[in-house]
Amino acid sequence: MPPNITLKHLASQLGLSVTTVSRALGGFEDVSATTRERVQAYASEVGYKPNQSARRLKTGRTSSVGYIMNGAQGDFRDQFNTRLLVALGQALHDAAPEHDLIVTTVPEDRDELDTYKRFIDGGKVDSFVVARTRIQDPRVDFLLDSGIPFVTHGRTGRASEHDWVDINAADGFMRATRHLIGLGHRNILFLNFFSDLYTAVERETGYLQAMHDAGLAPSSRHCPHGYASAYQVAHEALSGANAPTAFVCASDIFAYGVMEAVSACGHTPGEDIAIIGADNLPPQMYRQPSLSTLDMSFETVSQALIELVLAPQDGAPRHRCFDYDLLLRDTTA
Amino acid sequence: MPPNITLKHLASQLGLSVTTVSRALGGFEDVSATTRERVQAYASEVGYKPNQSARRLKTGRTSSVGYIMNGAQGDFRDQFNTRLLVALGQALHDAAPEHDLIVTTVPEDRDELDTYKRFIDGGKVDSFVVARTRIQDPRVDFLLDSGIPFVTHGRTGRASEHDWVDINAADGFMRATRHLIGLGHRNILFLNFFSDLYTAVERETGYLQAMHDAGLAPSSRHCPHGYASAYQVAHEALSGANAPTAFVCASDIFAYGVMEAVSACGHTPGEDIAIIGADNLPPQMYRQPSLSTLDMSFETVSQALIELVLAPQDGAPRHRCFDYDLLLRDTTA
DNA sequence: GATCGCTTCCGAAACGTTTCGGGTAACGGT
DNA sequence: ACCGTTACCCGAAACGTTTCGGAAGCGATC
Repeated sequence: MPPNITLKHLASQLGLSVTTVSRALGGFEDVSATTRERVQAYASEVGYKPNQSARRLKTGRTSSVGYIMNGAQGDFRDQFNTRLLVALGQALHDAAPEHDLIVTTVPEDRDELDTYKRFIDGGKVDSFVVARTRIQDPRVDFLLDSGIPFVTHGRTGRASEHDWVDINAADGFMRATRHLIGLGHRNILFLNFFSDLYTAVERETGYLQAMHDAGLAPSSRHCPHGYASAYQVAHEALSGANAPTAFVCASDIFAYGVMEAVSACGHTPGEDIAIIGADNLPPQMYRQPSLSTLDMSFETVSQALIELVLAPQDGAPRHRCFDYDLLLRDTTA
Repeated sequence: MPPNITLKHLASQLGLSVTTVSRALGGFEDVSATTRERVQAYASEVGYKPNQSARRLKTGRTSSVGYIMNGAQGDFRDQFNTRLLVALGQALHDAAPEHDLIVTTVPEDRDELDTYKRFIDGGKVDSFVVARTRIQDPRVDFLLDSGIPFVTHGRTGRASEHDWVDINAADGFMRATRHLIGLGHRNILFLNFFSDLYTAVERETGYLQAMHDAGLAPSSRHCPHGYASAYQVAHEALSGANAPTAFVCASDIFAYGVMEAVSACGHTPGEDIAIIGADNLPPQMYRQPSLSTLDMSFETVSQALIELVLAPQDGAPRHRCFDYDLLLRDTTA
């Protein structure tokens, strides 16, 4: 390990002061264009890397953003956290290579807010990305109180008070439901998350709207245990009287459970029973037929999250909302 | 945000010098026991948190460990990285709460080593955890060259030169295979990763040993595309002449593909065809019958990784090797 | 009574950066 | 000849910590 190159080094080599070198690299106007270029050229030539600790100490900023994974207590049926993590990491690297993503999982037996507190008190990060927001979200309450910048993935009950990035789920699910209605389905069952998630309400709203517009009777069920619940709910519904001919699912995970139930009941997904999922999750298992789904790339959402989180502002909270694409595949043939 | 409490603060309140306060908190012997306790009591009373940036600047250590996720190009059929990440985060938090886990994913189109280089040059971390080691592993070559401490999860061709934590896969797969032989199976097919992974060779070694000891003819196949490959391989094998009656799989992912193929061929896993997987992955889908598997908790492995990575040593490389548990469930009834 | 050693404390420098408050020189206008 | 302005540059302080090299006090030893 060679001793790292410092500003002092550069200054002495270039015959300038440390101040000037620092300001030249910072791109300030009070250093002549010629020396600025000379400094920058020399710095990149010798591969100068500013010492982050020194910079952080001086400026008080940490240039790292925190992502605290929740719902990680073995619940890997839901790939949401991982997908987002990967996309966030890449977006951050692309937008600001010198920034770090500091990731932690919440110990099962401890309070999630303690972890946020620890990060803030320890000065580990200067902003957070918060995912899977609930309508009443204690994390948002806590972060708003603490004053540290953050951006949520998903709205909350206090959406007007903080930055957020979200997907227009109401619109997406309305279109999905309408498409099924257009195919001739009249009895369409909606499988949802628990409604403490903000997006769960959004999703159901879209479904209800489409059903209402068509003069059809809506019917929703919750799936507390992911795939298994969805299987069970679908199996019951298909075995009972007045069985649905189509399913709209708040998550692809549910949709896969439904597909299995549909097969188990002697039907064929996409032929006599239609299914639409959401979030275009890569199927854990190879699946035939392929699942129609609502798609919004994690990359796009993550880029927006990173953009907002890197440039916190005091003004009015900022919002980004993206539309789902309806991907029609085998299960809505 | 209250201005943070500093050593200077404490010193003036306690009527001591900054030096003494620092050394008292550090637990040094050259400060009397009474003042040491007095200082520590007061510090924790007012909630003093040392400024990490200052500490890092002074000591040159970053108190953070890097984990660079590879194979993250959408390959989420394999939950390995995530499971390990979660367990590492928890283990690190338990062992050293003031340490950070800095996580990055490698952009698909870029060289993984560049990311390591960036982390090292940027002084972002002072050690690495490296997972999914290959026999010829360029990351290990690079890190050994650079001199930065690291611990691998899994051995490599240069295992004698670096710290590692691993699972005794040869032994585990030997026991798994022997168990199938004990059940009366004679034609046992082994489904493996590609053999550039160190553990792939280990796994196959155990299988071959057991088959050889029993005087049986071994037969191995690779599954380049996870679940789908395993399904295909198993389907072919079961349809051909001399069909196997049991499968040993290097990963649960493969085992699930085999289960589906077994069902598709009109057999029942656990009744006429036996299957053993590995790593006890939480099934993405609810599965009946339940899969027999080799199990080693990610928590145990992660704790060992963190223990080694937090205390780098110049001496001889250190090793930890854990044994698999053979969990017998429905598919080996 | 000078010296030594031990315990307990402290001053000051240093880590590498940013930034405030000048400072110097050149130049044009009066 | 003087002043004001502008363009460019620099010294020094500061961020909060760790640590080196003492120093003061004090009892024991020769």
